[in-house]
Amino acid sequence: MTPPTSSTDRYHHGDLPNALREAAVDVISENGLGHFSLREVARRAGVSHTAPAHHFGDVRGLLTSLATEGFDTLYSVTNTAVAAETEPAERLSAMGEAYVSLATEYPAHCQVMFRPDVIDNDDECLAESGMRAYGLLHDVVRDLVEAEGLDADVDAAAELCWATMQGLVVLEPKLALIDAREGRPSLTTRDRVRRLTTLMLDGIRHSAP
Amino acid sequence: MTPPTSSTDRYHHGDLPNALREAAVDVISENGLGHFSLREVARRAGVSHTAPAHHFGDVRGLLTSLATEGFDTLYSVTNTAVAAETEPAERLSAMGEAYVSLATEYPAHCQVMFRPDVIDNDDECLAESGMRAYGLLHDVVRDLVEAEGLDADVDAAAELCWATMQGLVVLEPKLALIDAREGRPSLTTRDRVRRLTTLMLDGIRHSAP
DNA sequence: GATCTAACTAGTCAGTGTCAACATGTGGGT
DNA sequence: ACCCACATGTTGACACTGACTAGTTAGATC
Repeated sequence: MTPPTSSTDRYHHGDLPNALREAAVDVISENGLGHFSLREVARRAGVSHTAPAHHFGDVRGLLTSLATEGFDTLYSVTNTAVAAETEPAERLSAMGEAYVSLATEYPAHCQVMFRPDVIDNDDECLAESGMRAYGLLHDVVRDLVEAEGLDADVDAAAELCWATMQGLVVLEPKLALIDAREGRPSLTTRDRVRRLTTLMLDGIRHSAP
Repeated sequence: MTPPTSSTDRYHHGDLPNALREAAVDVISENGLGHFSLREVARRAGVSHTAPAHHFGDVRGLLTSLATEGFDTLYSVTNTAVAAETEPAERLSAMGEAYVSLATEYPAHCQVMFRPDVIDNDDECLAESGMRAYGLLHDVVRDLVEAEGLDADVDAAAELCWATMQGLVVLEPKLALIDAREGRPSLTTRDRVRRLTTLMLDGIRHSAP
């Protein structure tokens, strides 16, 4: 049994994998993925520097687990965003906003999800979580195309949505910097998402087959 | 004077900064940015492990220099791509293809360019090179909007182009993996670029003000 | 030709990831 | 109730890393 003691002063932690993931998120958020340290993670979780190995193998295993968690929450937030709307186009817009919100709320996860050099791309759990998240996007785009009787290629349209939002996430700092250098007030991320979503939708709606 | 001796066995290298950048590119290409090592770079350039510091300060300085070089070549390749076309829409398409080609030909540079955690974002040279590259895109989009008498917002349209192509670059490995898992043959990167460019152009052309 | 300085080296330090060897409890079978 | 296998943790060691200080070399300037 695990009594409600603080679970940090015990020899067996109780839920070390989660504690390590949380600590890893903190480290990445503070130092950036470029200055990630497994020992620092262990330190913050209050365990020895080799404890993580028993759960994740090596640092790549821990980051892969983080990436999987990222795709899972991506599926989760986009799914609830989609459920809140009925109109297909509105669903797609809501999905885009949810995607970008995720990137600002969980930056550490999102830094890891698309970094094939630091995660295990052959990991089965990772692939499944990723596929499920993408599958949802694909479904929503398909619904839109069918509902409005469009000629757009569903695969291409889904790719466009994903690529654009992902690009926005990566480029956001640079775009803000450009606005600053050109002397104009910087748009909020939300406004950028809306602008791009509108343009994207126009493209999908008017695409020839 | 620097006679045509092999310049590697001399005490003074001759052009160490460039040699270090090239070695850094090799290391990143082979190991990924996540397993970058300044000492390894110095080793490949045939100098001691502290030599890079005299030219770049620290590892961040070297990577910042690499990012700047990346934006410079981005400007260069997009500029020649644009010059080869006359039609504004064709220019924009050519630019997109050049952008993605750059990412496949110079992956190391492109990995660094949008990683604010490992470069010095306040570096003036970096900012200037980035602005010049973006300025070219902005000009091409403006020409398109003016030439075709469109209502599209130039800033938004340029952002869409950049974000989509950048997203495609980042997502490419995942997209190929998805195709593989769904059993269909994977598209070439070039084909993906064409598909997305077509969709984007449709969006820009049919956008309301 | 003396000297000044940029370019480079050598040695050191704390910190890192991973491995091997050892310690600790938890749970299952008898 | 006991015992033991094994998951979970620890300590120590190793080669490696980035950065610092101090010293060396050679090209440029006067």
